[in-house]
Amino acid sequence: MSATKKKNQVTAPAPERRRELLDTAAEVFAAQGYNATTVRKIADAAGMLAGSLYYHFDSKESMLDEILSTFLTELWEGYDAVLAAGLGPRETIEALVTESFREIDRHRAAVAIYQKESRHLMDLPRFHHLADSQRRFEKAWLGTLERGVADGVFRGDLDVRLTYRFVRDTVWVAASWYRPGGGHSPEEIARQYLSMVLDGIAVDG
Amino acid sequence: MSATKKKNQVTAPAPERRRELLDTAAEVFAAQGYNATTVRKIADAAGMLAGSLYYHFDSKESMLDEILSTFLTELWEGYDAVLAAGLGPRETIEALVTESFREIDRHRAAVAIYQKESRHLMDLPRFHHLADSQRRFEKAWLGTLERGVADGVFRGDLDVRLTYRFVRDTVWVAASWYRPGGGHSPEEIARQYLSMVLDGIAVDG
Amino acid sequence: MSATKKKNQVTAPAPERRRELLDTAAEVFAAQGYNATTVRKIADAAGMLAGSLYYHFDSKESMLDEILSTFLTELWEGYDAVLAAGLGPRETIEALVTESFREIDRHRAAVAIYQKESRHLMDLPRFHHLADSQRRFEKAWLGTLERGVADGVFRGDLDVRLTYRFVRDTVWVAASWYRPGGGHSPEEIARQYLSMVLDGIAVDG
Amino acid sequence: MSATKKKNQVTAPAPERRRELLDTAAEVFAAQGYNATTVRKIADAAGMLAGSLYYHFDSKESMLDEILSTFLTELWEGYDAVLAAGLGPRETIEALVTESFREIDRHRAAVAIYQKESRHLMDLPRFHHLADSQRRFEKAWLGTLERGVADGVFRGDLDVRLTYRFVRDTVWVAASWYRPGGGHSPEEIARQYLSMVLDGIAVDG
DNA sequence: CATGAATGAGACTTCATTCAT
DNA sequence: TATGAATGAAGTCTCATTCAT
Repeated sequence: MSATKKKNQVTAPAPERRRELLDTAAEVFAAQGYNATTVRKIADAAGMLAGSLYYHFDSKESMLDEILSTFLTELWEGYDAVLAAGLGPRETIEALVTESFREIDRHRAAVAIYQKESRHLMDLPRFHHLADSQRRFEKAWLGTLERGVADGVFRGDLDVRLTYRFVRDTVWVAASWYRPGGGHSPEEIARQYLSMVLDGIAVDG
Repeated sequence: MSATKKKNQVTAPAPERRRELLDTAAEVFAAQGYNATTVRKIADAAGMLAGSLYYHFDSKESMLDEILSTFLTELWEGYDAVLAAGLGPRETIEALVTESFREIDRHRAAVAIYQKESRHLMDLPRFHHLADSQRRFEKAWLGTLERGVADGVFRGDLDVRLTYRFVRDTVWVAASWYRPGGGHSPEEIARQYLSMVLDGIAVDG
Repeated sequence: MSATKKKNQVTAPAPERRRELLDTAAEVFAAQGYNATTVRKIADAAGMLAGSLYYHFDSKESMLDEILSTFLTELWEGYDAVLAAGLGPRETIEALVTESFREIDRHRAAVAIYQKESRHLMDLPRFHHLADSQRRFEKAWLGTLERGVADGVFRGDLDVRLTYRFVRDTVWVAASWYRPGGGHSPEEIARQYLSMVLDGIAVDG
Repeated sequence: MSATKKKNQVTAPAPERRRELLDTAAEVFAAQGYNATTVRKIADAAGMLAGSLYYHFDSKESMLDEILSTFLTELWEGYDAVLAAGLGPRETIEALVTESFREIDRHRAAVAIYQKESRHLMDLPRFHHLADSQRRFEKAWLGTLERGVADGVFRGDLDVRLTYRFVRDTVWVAASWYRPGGGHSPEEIARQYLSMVLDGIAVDG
């Protein structure tokens, strides 16, 4: 599915165990918060003892790092494809929102963690890269919105920065309640969100 | 409710100091997260030693409780006034959004804490009241939206539950970046948000 | 006795507690080795719980650092006084050996720790200063020996470097068996050691 | 004694590999200290995984035991030969010192480990034999020195116990800096050490 | 009111050891 | 013989909390 899948010969090289454990950890981090999650809780959820996790990972922090990095890598693959497609501003926003909901669908836990923890994680040297990602992110969205205002497809009477935050938050907080396989596909949710964001919820418009 | 509990000391109350300390604590909780905040950090920010805080408060948890309860009490005063005013659905939504941004302005730290921590706090007996509040909250917003759809002032082609989450998230996440006194008054932000939520960001529509 | 004694007013400022605890820790480190010494053992010896030590010290390593640094600081005070006195090579060696036994008398535990642990501690960034000290040390002794050979007071038919190691080790390993108050004063031991080192143990010479 | 214990496996002995691994282990123990040496470090140095060592040895402790026992066995072979030769006190001392440097040359790592760890190892039941060895050792040296004083070949004005420690330490600490093949042969070092110990480093005397 | 010192529970982590393959 | 994965005990350290002064 993703770019990191490897062959599965005889005598399993088992990078899948890592991935399994990271998925488990991400789930617990998302549910309880990184700090409130003890290594023991992760181990319990994985059916092993706390110390055993250290055979696979250096530290609790490195698990978090790997979870977030994996997510961000995939996110940027998707975003970069969209941004390179040469679409108009409205179509770009539509594609970015759709891609975002797909990522939420794939990495729900990672996104939820990112939402809750990224702000104060950025203070730690190890997580400086989150700030870089954030800047690229802002540049992509804000630039597209500004292009849209210039092209006359987005309203010019609004504070663009406020609009940017509005759209950004609106999309990503969805990770806090979204459950994959729950009636709405990511594309369906994206379509409805886009409809609200672009045209509003009021009748007439 | 629990916000008015007194300490089991013999000496005088000292209400000012208490509020100062809670404001300090709320600021630190919001910046670093409740779990990552040590009592010592709060004490540092308040210019005292960790142990000294226990003259004023029973526990770290009781500080959190008092911070959130104070905020929710004021929030509901405002909401209840709006809901009792007998406005139409659109005007109700407008008034609730405006009131919400006023609360964010007044209790930024508390709102940010609430956003980040309420989900898992609800699991603790002491914070069950957060779930009650959440249910009342949902009832107020969802009910108003449904009334608006029935009245034909809000679009009927959208999933109303999704719309509820959209409006709710859209408003409250603002607490994560809002800084009082930063160019936009709460009323101005409310107006722009409402404009986006109701009419969309696209030209024409 | 040493340069760090402070006044003992009312409401003790208690830097003595630190010193007491460090003395206790040094004793245990010396007896069991740094790595084999658990923080709990130190705390037991001090009559408190393991965690309580962290009110006074940042870490087990910082205790070790402070123990060694205090010793080395005092050692160099003594050595520098000797080296600045403008004595002849033989008198300098005599004074250095005597001063060394005085330091062993005062800082037996620290010296024993230094002997056992300094070599591999130097690999840790925090303990790089031990290597500096070692170089100064070598310079002082080796230089004096070479001066003595040039002046004709020390034998020229020996490898000076070997002689340096011989004298150095000979003096400092004494810390591994020396017990203060055990019959011999440091000056008495110094005199006998010097007699052996300078004139040999064989009759005639 | 315990050095010849076999593993409880069914397969072949493999004596070479065993010795190689012990040499590797001894090197690491000497460099980092027994406690600070993890089984994983030994395995790394041997090019295998930590668990694999347990095919060859029962435990980390048994490796240490075998290293020290092998050394002590050989040491006593040499010492016993010297002591049985019926030499005079001075010649006995000379022969013991020379033999000691030969052992340091052959078992540098083991000697270094012995120096650093024997004191507190003696507390463990498994290593009580070190105390026996130490007592025999003291008897051999101290006895020879006393015989020499009685015969008038060693000075009688020195504390004989102090002299014993002086000679003993003087020889064995050399293991902490000696590197085989480094310019001086063990016999050459022995000759210089003996010259210093017997006749002193001062000219004339 | 506040400090200084301590407690005790529990967190993260390390490591010798085991064992199926 | 060796590997990969896990165990379980123990170690260092953190932190909310208490309490005499």
